[in-house]
Amino acid sequence: MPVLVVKDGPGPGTQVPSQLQRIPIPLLSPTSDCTGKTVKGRVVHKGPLVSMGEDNYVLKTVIQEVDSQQNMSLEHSSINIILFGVLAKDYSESVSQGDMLLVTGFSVGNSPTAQKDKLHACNLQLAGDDAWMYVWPSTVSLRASVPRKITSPASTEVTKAVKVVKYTYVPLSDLKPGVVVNVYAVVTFFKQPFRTKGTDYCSTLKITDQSNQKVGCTIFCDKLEEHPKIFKMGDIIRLHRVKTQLFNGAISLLTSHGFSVVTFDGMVGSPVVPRTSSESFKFGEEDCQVVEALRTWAANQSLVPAQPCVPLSAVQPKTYFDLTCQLLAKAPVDSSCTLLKVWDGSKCPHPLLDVFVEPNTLEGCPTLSKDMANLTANVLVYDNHVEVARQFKPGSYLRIYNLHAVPGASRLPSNDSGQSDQTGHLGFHLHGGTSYGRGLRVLPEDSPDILDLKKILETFSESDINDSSMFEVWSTPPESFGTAPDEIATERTCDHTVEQVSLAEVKSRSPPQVFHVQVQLKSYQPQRLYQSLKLFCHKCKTIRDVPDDVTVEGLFSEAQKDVGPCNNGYWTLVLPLPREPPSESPSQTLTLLMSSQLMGNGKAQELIFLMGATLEETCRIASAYSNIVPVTSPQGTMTPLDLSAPFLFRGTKRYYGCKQCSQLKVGESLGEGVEVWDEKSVADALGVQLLQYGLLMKLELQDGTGFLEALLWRDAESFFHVSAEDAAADQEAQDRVQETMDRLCPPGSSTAERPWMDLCLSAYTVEENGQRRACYQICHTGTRGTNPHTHPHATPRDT
DNA sequence: GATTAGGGTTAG
Repeated sequence: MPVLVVKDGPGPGTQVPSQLQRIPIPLLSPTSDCTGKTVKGRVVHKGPLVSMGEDNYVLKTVIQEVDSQQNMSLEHSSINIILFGVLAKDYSESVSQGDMLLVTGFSVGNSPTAQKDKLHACNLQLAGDDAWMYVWPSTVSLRASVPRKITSPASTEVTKAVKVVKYTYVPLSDLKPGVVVNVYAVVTFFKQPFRTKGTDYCSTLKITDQSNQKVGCTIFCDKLEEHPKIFKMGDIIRLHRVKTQLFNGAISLLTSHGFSVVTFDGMVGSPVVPRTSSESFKFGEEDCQVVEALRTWAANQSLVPAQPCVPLSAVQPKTYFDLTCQLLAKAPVDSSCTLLKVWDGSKCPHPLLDVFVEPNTLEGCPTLSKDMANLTANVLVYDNHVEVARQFKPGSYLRIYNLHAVPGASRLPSNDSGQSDQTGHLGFHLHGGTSYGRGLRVLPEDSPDILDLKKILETFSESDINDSSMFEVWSTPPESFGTAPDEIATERTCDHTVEQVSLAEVKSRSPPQVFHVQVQLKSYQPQRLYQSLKLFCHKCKTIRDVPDDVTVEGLFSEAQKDVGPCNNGYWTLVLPLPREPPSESPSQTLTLLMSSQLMGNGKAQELIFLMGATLEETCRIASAYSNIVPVTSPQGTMTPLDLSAPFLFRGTKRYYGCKQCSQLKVGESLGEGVEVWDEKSVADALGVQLLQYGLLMKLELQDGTGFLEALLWRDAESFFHVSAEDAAADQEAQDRVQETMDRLCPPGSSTAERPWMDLCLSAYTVEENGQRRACYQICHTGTRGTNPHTHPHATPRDT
């Protein structure tokens, strides 16, 4: 069998052939050459074994790159693996979450769930004899009941008893001096590793557990990455092979030979993800239970002092606090001081000190706007912390512990009453030493606090910064800026001439009217551009969302239940189509149906009805035929699926019908006199009211005089030079829309950095609940691209 | 192969 359990631990039993070359997960693409290549990662998810019939199984699992750099985003370092056949069964029985896995002989495909699960855009598929897996078990004891035969790649059978290691954990109150133990505990105090006078780095901790005993713990290790990864008080720690020692009349813990440590987030309900750099640590179901028990217990104690983490918006002068932030730039000041420019997206109520450094010494690019908007905090890092800060790269996410908020030394003249430093600008000092846990570290991008911070930074708009100091800049008309607005990002294509007016003017006049304005983009919705794709019915004028793949998959599997023999005057071709790779569908036959009428004209292949297929199979078959209509047969009558699903697949394009306005007529004579089968003639033949794709966005516009919300709908396609239908099927077209928005509104940009747009605005009234209100739409305007793509598609009508 | 530190604010 091709699952190979490698000997416990990192010892010499590793038998992975040395000629295999490893590809880092983030670098995998569908075009990767996979021969002789391996992929390695930790199993972070293991799905159930799905039986597809005799000796035919499917199993989905997710592995995560272990060696990924801290700046690497989670979505690219975790990848789905689909296992087929006996391999799936074997995997199911021999691999657990937390194990290290190395695979070879795989193929790379596009992951159909990438949008949903936010993992790697590709998946790995393993089937057949060429596929091999090497497993480094993390918990051996749990698997002791399953005796395993281990087969080497050369098929020489060797049987080895798997070593059973059962760890016992001692409550902290039961510790006796002079023994080596394993413990599980909650961290109540910690220092990031610091250099000792000896050869190692030292981490100093205080920990406790349900016995309520508090124990000091000192970890010596010369490798920084082997120190516990503790991010905040309340984190859970597991220590293996620490020795007890009596010091000052109390038990303390000290690293001993073979020491290892794993840590976990301490929040109740968050995923139990071990934090370690070790590939050979052991971790299983029992560990999850211990971690969760400790979390629950700790949640009811007051172990952690009042929240030391404070955003810049809540910082009090002269206090010490922990700051979670993003590094914008850094610069060495002198041998014992480094400047870090950071922000956390919140605005400090106190003016922030600016620290001037020579521009050529600055690494990274702080934008001036963040300084002007009082968003950039200048952190001076001293002495022992300089060495740590040297490793940081701008863009990374940091936590700085015990940061001192110091009002600036810009004392007013002494004839003032002497209290003047209170009004100084706030600077931040990370003083030398490690008292109170003083220190700093990079946090991985996937840690919960960083995900929160990223959300804030991403959705950060300039709305908070139009205070009085900024107002002058805001209300300055574009012409009077130092540089002329020579780069206008859009141009009007209307043939009327009306005078350009301000937004304030626009709002003061009543619709209907047409305006020309020159504005900047303040914000837009939706931020996820695929959500701007809509379906429009010309008949009933309704707009609906394009359903996501999960919804469509559901409709397809629902339809599979109703599959059976049917007779509609179609020539039926029951094809035991090879379901390869074996799909998740029940073992039903795939049925292709063709029109006997079309058969007579020799055009049968141009319109094919497909019954019993999954979405994925339909897509695959659609790539080979021009028109695929998925059908089902409740009560023996062939009919298209529920119209929430696409009624037609043409290549990569999907077409939808209006539920309200369609009058299905499948089964009758088909397409008399139809010359060309396209979405329109198929819709006509089936009685489907075809829905048209459109792009709908809400743009918030600004000029010096005010703000205005305007829709982009009727002329959205010509605005982006993209057809909505293409955008629905084609990532490249979607990317073009994204690129345009990024140009008009660069992520994280200030107003000053955004280009101006010449727009033609149409004002009209809509009535909602008896209330009339003015609405605005951008029309007759196109972006000036470097690369205009014009599409002759029709655009949706006014709503 | 032993040693390091053993929480409890810099002083810029």
